[in-house]
Amino acid sequence: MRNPDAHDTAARVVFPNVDPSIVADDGNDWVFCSTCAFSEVCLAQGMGKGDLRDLHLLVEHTGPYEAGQFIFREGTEFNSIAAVRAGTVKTFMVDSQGREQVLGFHLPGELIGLNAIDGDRYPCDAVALDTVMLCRFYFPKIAMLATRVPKLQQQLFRLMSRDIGNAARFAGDYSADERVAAFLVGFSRRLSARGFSPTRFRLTMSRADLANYLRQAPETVSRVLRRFEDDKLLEVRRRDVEIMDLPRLESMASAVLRD
Amino acid sequence: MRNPDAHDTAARVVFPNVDPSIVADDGNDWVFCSTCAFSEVCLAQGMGKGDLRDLHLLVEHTGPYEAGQFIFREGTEFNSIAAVRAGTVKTFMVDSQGREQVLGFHLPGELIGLNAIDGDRYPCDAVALDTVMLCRFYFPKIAMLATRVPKLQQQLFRLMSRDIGNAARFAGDYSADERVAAFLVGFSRRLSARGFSPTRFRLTMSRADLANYLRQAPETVSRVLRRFEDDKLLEVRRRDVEIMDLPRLESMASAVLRD
DNA sequence: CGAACACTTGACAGCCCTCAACGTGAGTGG
DNA sequence: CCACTCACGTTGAGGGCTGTCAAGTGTTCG
Repeated sequence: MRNPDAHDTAARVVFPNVDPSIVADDGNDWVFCSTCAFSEVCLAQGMGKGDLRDLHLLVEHTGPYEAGQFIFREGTEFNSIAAVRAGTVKTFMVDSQGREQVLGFHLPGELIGLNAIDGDRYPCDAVALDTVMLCRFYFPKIAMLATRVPKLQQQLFRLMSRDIGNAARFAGDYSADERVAAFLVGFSRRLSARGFSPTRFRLTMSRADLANYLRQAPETVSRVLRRFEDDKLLEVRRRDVEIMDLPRLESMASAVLRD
Repeated sequence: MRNPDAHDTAARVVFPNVDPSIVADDGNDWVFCSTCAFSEVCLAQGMGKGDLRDLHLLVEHTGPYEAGQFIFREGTEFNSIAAVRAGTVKTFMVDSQGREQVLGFHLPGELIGLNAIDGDRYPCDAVALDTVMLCRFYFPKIAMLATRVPKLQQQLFRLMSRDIGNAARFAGDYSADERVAAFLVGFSRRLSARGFSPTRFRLTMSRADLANYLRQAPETVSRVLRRFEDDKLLEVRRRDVEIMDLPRLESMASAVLRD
């Protein structure tokens, strides 16, 4: 089940200033860590030098995973969560009738595997959409460390709590336009928070995956994007997006994003 | 914003053997605790007597909340999570345009407030659908205790992880029939797990709330239930449900529930 | 007994999905 | 270097599911 769109990864960029591979600075571990989900803990003064070393000791840097490669599979034994270090990860479930349901797209600094803690087995698949680097944390160890480092425990609680909210984000009954707008604004903000341009970026997932995530037909996503382009909200060329009128897009998305 | 359907709470039951108020045994704290979300921890031999006493010490029994009463409101400061001890709690958000989105219905033994840990404020409202009793846990304290009792921490992780999955449960793109069937089967199983009949129960929420949760119009829920009744899958009388053909209902719900 | 409310039922319309055909870009092999 | 292939993406036509609007029924409570 290799992603047939893999070639897109190394594609020449259409827009200038758009880095083809979305990647946090991985030239230096410390710089990377500042964008990671645990940065608030790692860099907090409350965390002693020993604790910090312990956290770094239990990190296992893995990858690169090439586009289409599985990071973990539904049903396999859960043992670790992972922070995305570079690239994009898609998580999804396949129901009893073979229908796929995309759960989310995970950017650098975000965690995957938190929904697996409950059942001892991964409840979903995770696959790389482009070249992905990970920081793996063996869960029993990081949980153990969390009992010694309250700030780490608190951060884990917060991240899981956030995921509960994220999972419910698109659960509401919104129009196709609202969904697409909300996704674009959300994606823009997440990229922006990691230091990327909020207005020029590349969608690392196929239209089919995006549509699936938004509970729509791929054709609908296409049509909505076309309409947005006609309305001068943005410009789209394949997977490259440039947002021209972020405020208006945000107002369309406000119902979904609640702000 | 008092629930106008409150009178339904004390309504005479239509079906025999259906207890009007869904409530775990609260005649005895220990018996109740066996159905609570923390029972695995409390009753685990791994938890010392001292730890057990500490957990019970930081519990604050609150209630009763009458139908329509708020348990917490969106935007107010987060300070505690709570286990439902009796009754049903509805959690919901109101978007910028005033549209309500129901996040879930919480039965005895289930936790509410886990999605608030991240932001310091409750991101949603929680309201009693009937007479509700709670066990409140001041979060900083239970988190503190969790650092001393790894099993408690693990249980908190598991419960939050489970909520991530639950939030995504109905996120998929399913038909009206599949949604309603999945809700009924899920509700039945949750009741069953708490010792109630899996085939005869009372829906404690209005059609409007149920429809909202399932992302449908109330009329659609009505029509689906009517069709299920015509197909001999169940019998419905107002809010009382008797499931006549659970296997077939489960097969309709299998796509959503994934089993 | 009447008012209020929840729920049901029917008619109709609209959004979006399905199906189909076409366009486009990237990689391949001659 | 270019035709070819393949998959992704787009565009158009048509239909179905489900939402909306409206009226009717049943139940509770004053």
